[in-house]
Amino acid sequence: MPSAQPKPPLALAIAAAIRSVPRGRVSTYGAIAKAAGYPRCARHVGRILRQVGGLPWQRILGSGGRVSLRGEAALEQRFLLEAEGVRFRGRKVDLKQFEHRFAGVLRKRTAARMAAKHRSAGKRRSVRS
DNA sequence: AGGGTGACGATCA
DNA sequence: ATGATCGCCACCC
Repeated sequence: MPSAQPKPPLALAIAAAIRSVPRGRVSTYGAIAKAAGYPRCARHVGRILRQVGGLPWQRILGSGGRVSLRGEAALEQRFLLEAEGVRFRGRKVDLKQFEHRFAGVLRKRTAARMAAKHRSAGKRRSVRS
């Protein structure tokens, strides 16, 4: 069996969110984290992308639709996205037009399940909203 | 058990 | 607009 599977629920939820971004669409680290049920974990999204293979990594951009990568990787990401039909305006992608809107319910339910498991593992303060 | 870490994000200079 | 800094937070050593 592939051992490339991440163990932590956070990684699973985030990987699922990343996979849900369709071709020709993009998302952001922050949006993925939020969609996965971990609103403040944008940094982890990058970590998962680096660690887990087989994900549409090129569809994940930094806030505002900017490419977060450096050097050749940045060029490759842009190249791959343009090949999918995603157009750049200067150095960024117009999120208004290309950002994937997580529809939800299905995804949300998955996130909820993950979140429940997560909470079970580490109860901590909540009461926020 | 504790602290450093990072494909980020928002803010400040 | 670009670059530096601080804040976040679960993961990993």
